[in-house]
Amino acid sequence: MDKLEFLSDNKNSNLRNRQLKQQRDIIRHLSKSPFPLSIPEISEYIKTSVPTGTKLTKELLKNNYILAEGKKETDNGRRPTTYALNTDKFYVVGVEILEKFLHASIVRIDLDTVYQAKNRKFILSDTPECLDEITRFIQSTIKESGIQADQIIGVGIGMTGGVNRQRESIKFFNFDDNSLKQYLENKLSLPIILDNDTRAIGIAEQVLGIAKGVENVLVIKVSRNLGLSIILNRKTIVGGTGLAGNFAHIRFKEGERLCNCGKTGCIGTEVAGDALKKDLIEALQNGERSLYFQLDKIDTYQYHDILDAVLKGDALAFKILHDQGDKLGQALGNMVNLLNPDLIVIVGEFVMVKDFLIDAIRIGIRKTALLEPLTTCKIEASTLGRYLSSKAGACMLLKACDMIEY
Amino acid sequence: MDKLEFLSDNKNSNLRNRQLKQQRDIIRHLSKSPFPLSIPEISEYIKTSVPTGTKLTKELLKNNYILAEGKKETDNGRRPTTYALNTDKFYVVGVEILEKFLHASIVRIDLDTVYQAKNRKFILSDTPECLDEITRFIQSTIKESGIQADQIIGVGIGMTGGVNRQRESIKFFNFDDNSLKQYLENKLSLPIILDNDTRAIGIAEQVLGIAKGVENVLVIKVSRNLGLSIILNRKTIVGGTGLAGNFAHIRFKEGERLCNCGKTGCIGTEVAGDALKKDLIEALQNGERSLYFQLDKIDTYQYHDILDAVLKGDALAFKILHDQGDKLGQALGNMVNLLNPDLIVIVGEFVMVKDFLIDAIRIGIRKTALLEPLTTCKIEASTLGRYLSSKAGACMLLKACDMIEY
DNA sequence: GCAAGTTAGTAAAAAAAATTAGGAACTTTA
DNA sequence: TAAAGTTCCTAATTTTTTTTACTAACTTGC
Repeated sequence: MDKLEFLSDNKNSNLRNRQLKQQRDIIRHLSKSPFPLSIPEISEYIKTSVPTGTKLTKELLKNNYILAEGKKETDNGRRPTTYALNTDKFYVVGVEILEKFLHASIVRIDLDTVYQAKNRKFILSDTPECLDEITRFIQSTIKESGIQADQIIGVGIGMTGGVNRQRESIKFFNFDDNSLKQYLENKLSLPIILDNDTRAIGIAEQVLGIAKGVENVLVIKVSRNLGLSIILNRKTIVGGTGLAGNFAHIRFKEGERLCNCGKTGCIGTEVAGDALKKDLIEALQNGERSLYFQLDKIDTYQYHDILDAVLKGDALAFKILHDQGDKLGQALGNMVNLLNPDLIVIVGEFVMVKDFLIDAIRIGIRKTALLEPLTTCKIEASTLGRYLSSKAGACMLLKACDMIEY
Repeated sequence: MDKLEFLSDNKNSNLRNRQLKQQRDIIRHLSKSPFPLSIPEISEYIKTSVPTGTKLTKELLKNNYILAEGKKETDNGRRPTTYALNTDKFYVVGVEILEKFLHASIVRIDLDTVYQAKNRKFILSDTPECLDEITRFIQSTIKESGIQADQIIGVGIGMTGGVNRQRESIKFFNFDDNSLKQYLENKLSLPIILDNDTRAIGIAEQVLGIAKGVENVLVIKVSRNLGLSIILNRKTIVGGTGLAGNFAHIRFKEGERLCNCGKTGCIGTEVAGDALKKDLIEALQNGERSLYFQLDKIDTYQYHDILDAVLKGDALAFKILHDQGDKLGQALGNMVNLLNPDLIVIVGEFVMVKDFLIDAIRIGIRKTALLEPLTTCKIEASTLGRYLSSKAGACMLLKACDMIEY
């Protein structure tokens, strides 16, 4: 049997390609179905007669792509044999490339991680050596997992920094008219899907998290900086040149702090980790006091410490966080008016103070959002936890292959 | 030959349905193609062999859906007969329903208007009588045009006011568990596509206007009020409950005027026709002077008059307009950061002062937009003119049928 | 417990589509 | 102007698919 390729459909329409397309369709449908399917169900889905559906299914069975799962209990009539995906034949590689962290997972199609590897000594730089290091890391991860290359559908990569519309990194690894994507596709002989790490997390929230099954979602990342992944009609919005979702530089009122973009008033200067520390400094300079923070030790504090202090009951830390949540809520209220989302998901480090943050966001959002779009918009914090980004890459690939429901 | 239905594909997959689907595909392809096509080209497009493509094409020819257009000039080899759509077999009805205006056009598939009718005495109200009036208006327009019902693909309606996700008006005509859409589909026995009039205009800009072929567009309507149609990846964004694009209530800085939504600072209170008049009153009260306007005659002025004064060189009117453009630009800059559009199109009454307005918008937009997304974003005024909205409905229907390129 | 009803699956017949092969209609080159 | 090369198109052949008809495997009602 020919290899089943799930990205880049063969355009030629001869018999074998048509059959392969139908078999891929069967696999896709089985991968999305929560229960095994009978031949009549499969045939209906791929829009052929039962005899052809039978033939295609039997060939997939012979090649071990699918497994017979026994008879189905029905109310009447002869009971059909049902078939399910052989999950051991379909693996995906998920990769996370951050400034100082490299992480890869081998994930089964049902999203169970079977193997993973980290590199904490990694430092991202725009050099051929770094590109080589990434390539070798992925290669060795695959090798050590023991999974055969022909059982791998492809590689999904979530990467820090700007990614353009062609899913190629703007800043990194564009040597000799080649992009990271092209380079890796050649080296690994596997389809590659690359995107911004925030967008990858957005997809993971859609597939595994609370955004599952929701059509229109704003996934807002609050860590050191602000990030946003906009999902409309279940699709991630990329924009004309791949820069969509630049939430940090939205301005919604006058502001004093100078942003690294050269302007003032950007929401990114008012909300998130970096701003949190600035808020603390200003508060202490204004004479406000706290059990946990003193002005002369200011250089020893991380923004994490402020979040910790909130959990410990520090009134000043709470007040600062509350103000930020209020501002963030006001900015999000504008998004609600504009995009009418069904759900806003908070991800990132600030999730650790989610109850405090979301209450404050709710207060702020009412100041700007219209009543009608707001009543249908939920605000929730992610439940997925950290260290999931490489899995997010895998989700992204499976979604691109249309082998995953959401 | 069975009727070709272009909306709601028959799900049954027997032979005849498959053939009809292929024939619809041929029609769709011909409708989008700028030149007639040969049988080999058609066959390649519908992914069949040449003999089957020939058979399907010949049947369409026999039924007069398509016409032979003579031989094509080629570089070598036997010259193929080419086929084009018989535009006289495919008509669309476009309808515009406004507060005090009813307008319908019968449009050929190449978007030539063949007949149109207006009703200026119409007053929109949520009553069965009004619904009946609309129905009779559409029926009589079709009748008077002389076009046979079986030559009409469907009816596209652009309607004022909120329209939900199921493309049903929120405010109007929801009697007896029936919507306007359902009611008309029953009465006219034609497929109906309904949407908000601003979104319909957005689609018209995509199909006929300067947004043609552009992936990501913001169509901003500046008339008495502000309206926005967001087009991303060539699709109009509707939002979770159909309320997306509520640009008028975006807040981007503190404002004093009270909006009808109950808040202050909404951009709709600062920009567009109603705000223009308020700006004029305030300026005159502050002692500013103009050749064209006096405070004691303020009730006699329409916002149109202020736009006229701009064209006549009135410095005060210009200053007011310029301030509005600047503010609008600042708000749009946020949209640019967020959605990274390729193009912003200005539509609505303010197009009459487009040069003044766009210059001001450019100044404002630089205050908030990031450099990178702004460099790839054009700002232009619509060239389509007024009285096009019913044609916009037709565009919307053709787009929903996938019978139009953009 | 047996007939009647229902759904699965398959073998045979019929239909449709794809290949193959070759002629038609053209250009280019010698 | 004749031969070679190209593409279109169709007739004949082959392959594939659907349809039809039938058997298998089950439940339910009498």
